[in-house]
Amino acid sequence: MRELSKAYLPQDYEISTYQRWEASGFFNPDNLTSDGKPFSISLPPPNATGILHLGHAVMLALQDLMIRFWRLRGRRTLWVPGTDHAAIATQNVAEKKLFKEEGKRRFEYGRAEFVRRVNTFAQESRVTIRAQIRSMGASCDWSRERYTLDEGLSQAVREAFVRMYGDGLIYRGKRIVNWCYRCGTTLADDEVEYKEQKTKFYYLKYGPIIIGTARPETKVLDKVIVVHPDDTRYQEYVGKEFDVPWIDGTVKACVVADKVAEMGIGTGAMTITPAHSFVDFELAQKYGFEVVGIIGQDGRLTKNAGKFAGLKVAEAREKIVEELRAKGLVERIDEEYVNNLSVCYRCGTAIEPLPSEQWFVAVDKPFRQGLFRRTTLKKLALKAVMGGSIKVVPDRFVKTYQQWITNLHDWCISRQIWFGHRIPAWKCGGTESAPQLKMRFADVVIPRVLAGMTRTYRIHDHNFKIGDRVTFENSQKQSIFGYGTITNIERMAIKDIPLADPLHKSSYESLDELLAAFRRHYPPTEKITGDTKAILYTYTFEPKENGSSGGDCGHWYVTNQQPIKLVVSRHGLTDANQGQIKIQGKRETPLDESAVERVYTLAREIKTLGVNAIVTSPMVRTRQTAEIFANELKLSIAVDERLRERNYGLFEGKLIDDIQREHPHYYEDKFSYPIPGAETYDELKRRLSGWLLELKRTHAGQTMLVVGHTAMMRALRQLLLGASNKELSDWRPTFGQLEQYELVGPCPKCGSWRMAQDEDTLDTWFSSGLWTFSTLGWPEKTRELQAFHPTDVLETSYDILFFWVARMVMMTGYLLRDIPFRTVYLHGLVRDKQGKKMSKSAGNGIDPTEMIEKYGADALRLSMVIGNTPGNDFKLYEEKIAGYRNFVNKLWNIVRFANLTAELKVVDTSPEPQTLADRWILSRFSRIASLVTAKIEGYAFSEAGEALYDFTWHELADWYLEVAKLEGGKDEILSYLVTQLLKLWHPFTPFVTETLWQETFGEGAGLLMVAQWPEQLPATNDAAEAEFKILQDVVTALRNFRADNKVGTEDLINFSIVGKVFNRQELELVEHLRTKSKYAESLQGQVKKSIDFSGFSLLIV
RNA sequence: GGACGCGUAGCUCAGUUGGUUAGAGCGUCUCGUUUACACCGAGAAGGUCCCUGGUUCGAAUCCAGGCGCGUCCACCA
Repeated sequence: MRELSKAYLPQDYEISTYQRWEASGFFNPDNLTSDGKPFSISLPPPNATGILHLGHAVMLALQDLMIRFWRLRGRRTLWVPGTDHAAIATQNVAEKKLFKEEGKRRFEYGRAEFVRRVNTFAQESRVTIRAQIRSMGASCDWSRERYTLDEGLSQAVREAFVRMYGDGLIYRGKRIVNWCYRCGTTLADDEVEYKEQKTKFYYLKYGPIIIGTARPETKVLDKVIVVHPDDTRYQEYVGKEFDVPWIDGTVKACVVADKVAEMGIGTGAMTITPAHSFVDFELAQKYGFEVVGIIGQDGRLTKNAGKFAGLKVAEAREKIVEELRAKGLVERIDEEYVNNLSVCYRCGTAIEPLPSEQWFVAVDKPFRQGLFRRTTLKKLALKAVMGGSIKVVPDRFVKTYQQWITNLHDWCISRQIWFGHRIPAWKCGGTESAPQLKMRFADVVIPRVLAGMTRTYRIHDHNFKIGDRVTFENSQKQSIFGYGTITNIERMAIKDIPLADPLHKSSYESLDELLAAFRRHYPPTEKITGDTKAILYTYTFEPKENGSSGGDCGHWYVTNQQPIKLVVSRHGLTDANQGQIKIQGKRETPLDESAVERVYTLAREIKTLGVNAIVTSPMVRTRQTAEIFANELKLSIAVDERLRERNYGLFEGKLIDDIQREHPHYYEDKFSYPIPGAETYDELKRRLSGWLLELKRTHAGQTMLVVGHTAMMRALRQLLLGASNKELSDWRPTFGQLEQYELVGPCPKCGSWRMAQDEDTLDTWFSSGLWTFSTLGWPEKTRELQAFHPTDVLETSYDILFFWVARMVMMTGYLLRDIPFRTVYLHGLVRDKQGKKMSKSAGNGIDPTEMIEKYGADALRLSMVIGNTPGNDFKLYEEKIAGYRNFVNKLWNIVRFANLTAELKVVDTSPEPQTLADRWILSRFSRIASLVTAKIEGYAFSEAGEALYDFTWHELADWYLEVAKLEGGKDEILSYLVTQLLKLWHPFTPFVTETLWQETFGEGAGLLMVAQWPEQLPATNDAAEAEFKILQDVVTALRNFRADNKVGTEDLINFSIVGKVFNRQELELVEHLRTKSKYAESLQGQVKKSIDFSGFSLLIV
């Protein structure tokens, strides 16, 4: 072996050690020779933004510890690394950066360009993150690295969405959502944070009743007062109506009694604002009040606010209070009111609850799993944890989890941002041909409507007449499912309706409930109070056959297929001598050479778009243009010659003759392309439709270059965008300008190609929820998925238990009917010495990279593992890391010393002990090794590390090595101890242990990383331990005597022992283990001190 | 309002089925360069284990109540 330096210098070894591991291929379980049981962890993917912080360092240290431990124990360990695109977070960071650098906002770039730039930023971050994960020593399988926006994972996202949509677990609905107008997006309930603040609380005169509010600006149109049914103060008003002088003129108000009003808050009376409060919205649903938005998505008042329209919320509040004051409606204002303001967790802007149409995941909706099981996402998530399939460490979080799941509302998954997975739903273009009159239905009624069997009751006269054509709309999903004609209308009084209503498969408790149900179903524009005689209208329908209209039907088409991108170019070749017209199919006219050049130039530009295939029409110049493109783009066309043939020119061969035969004028009229007569034009569209269908089958997800002539381009444009004929004939494509379309149709309902993808993207946690299996190749049934899923452990910070863990459980339960992981290990947050959360803004953050440079990765890892217990926050500061650096150095020197004293080799079986000290250390080692094993298995990493630390330093180094200096002949035992100790430490401090292993045992010993964990341990020996303990006590007593009595180092201490016989070997140790003492059978002179031990005494002269 | 966690040496924290004299690191003090290590060694001082009561032969540990600190969830007209 090479001589080791006096101190361990991590910088000299870490990088090369990591490279050696990585090059060995053992991070990849496929290369592990053992046929052991798999053990897998999915790395919680760091955000593709910014840099690694201590939170990441903690998780890397803990997960690598487990991975290395189980790898040493012979399991086929897989640790999948990756990064998360972290939609809002990344977009915000990138947006700020772009604004700083270029002074432009996202809308100024446009969607495509902006996304491209955010992607660039994310990719740069990923490079940094990868390097930092490596610097921690994380032994993850880089060959399987994933990114949530990878094509494979995106496919998983689309697949999940489509399946959930198909089972009705994803729906579109108009609901109150948390809206951040600064980010311009909705937020999930748990992305909202609360900040306590002092605000004004207004007591306002609303007719005869005083109402309390902190938000007068939302109250412009309030018409309903809610009081508690038991509140005696307002009994007389319940059910009455008043004309109330209010902010903007007089409103007709009524009073409703409901338990949601709490008597103790404010005056006990409140007006409700359904559009801007979750509670009020629920009330409005319950009683059928209309929902009118006052605040818009731009954070300003809408036109519904009358003269206050356009004002920002804060301004509006002032103006409205002024107005109220002027009208004498302000009773008093409480200045000291404290409430929680909800703010965006990303940017801190105040959240507005707004009504908005969004996509939701239904957590309470039953669905069928397998043949018999009916369950809901919520039930499924509860069962996995409560039923014990998933173990939680520490288990107290089970309760938190249960509580959270129980209170869970439907999860809003659409976000109005650009960076992320675009929602895989396309809306069938306008509603031109659909009837304007709409009739809404509950889910349960739909089958009957379609069968033409149903009648439906309405409380409000829609002014429908017999014979009216109406659109049938699913009121839950707001999707159109058909058309029909009203065939009959009957009126009946409400008292005539039986409460049990078999037609709608419901039964009502009371007339009020029946009324409420009807109102909910169709909010009336005129208010109906308790004493109004309600008339119900019964309609019967004749449904029109579904999907036969052929128009744009507004249907949502949800598909996991990727759209085909079409890049459409007009042909670019002209003839050299324009006047001369040759017909007859064969080209005889010479080409304009400069035009040929232009085509080549454009071809090079097109090359950058990544075109997969080219299609063209059979017209001569068009086809020639396409040939030039094909020639230039050859590399990007499939290499296989047969494929190439197929990709190039679908019109070639098979279709060319047909078209020529059926539409000869397309050929002949090659110098101008007027839109042909309606008949042939429709025919062209029909043909294009068929052709697009075939493309869809053969080229899903690819980019096609279409080279066409004017008529073809117009037809395509109309098919895909739906412009009118007039608009089209005004539109003339020119060569060099590329049209780009996305193709996903045709609409399965009506056959239209005019499909527009939802602009929104998915909540980033939707893709994160799939992480454990999307990274293993799902929805394909891969070998990895079979072997490594469910993963064994999910190790993460407890603060994302809800964000992430719960969602993974739901998604996995639904999609795989499985659990995502067997155990959840939750670590705490890293705090500074004062217990404050580390953050950039507070400036108290420690940069892990800096610490690694200064103290080494091993020291940093130890400082985060020892003293860090599951579920508890822990404090970290530089002195602590320095302390563990000292330990790493101690370990280094222990092995260095062993190397200097003995001839070391790999020894895996316990040698025969020669002396008491040998028996003692082997017994101690045996205990520690089994303790460490058990503790790591039980997720008590800190205790394992601490015990090992104590053994290493205070038993092995402080005592046994000192003994070894005296006794000598320890080659075997030191070899054994070093071999095994390095293994035990390896999961904690991989770098220094691997380095020492290599330096000590050389190439032949292989890598420590894949050595075998000590399983066959020496027998423990209680007697030897007790005996050695006595010896230690005697030594300590002698040392204490010297220190207490200030005996100088030059003086020898004479001692004797009464009541016990020590053998010569033991006395030698006592005399020389830093006691500088001399034993004598009998003492001469005065006994200075006598120390009693159990069974014997130590006498000192 | 609901739930959870914490309170042990000056500081940071261990202490998983209740069991000798309650431990570690840092800091403080004393001594010490001896064929690994001064990123070291040998020692010392320092504790009402938050308080009160209970269970027990025995409680830092279990139970009840209180005090203090912190976190999460819900609500907040």
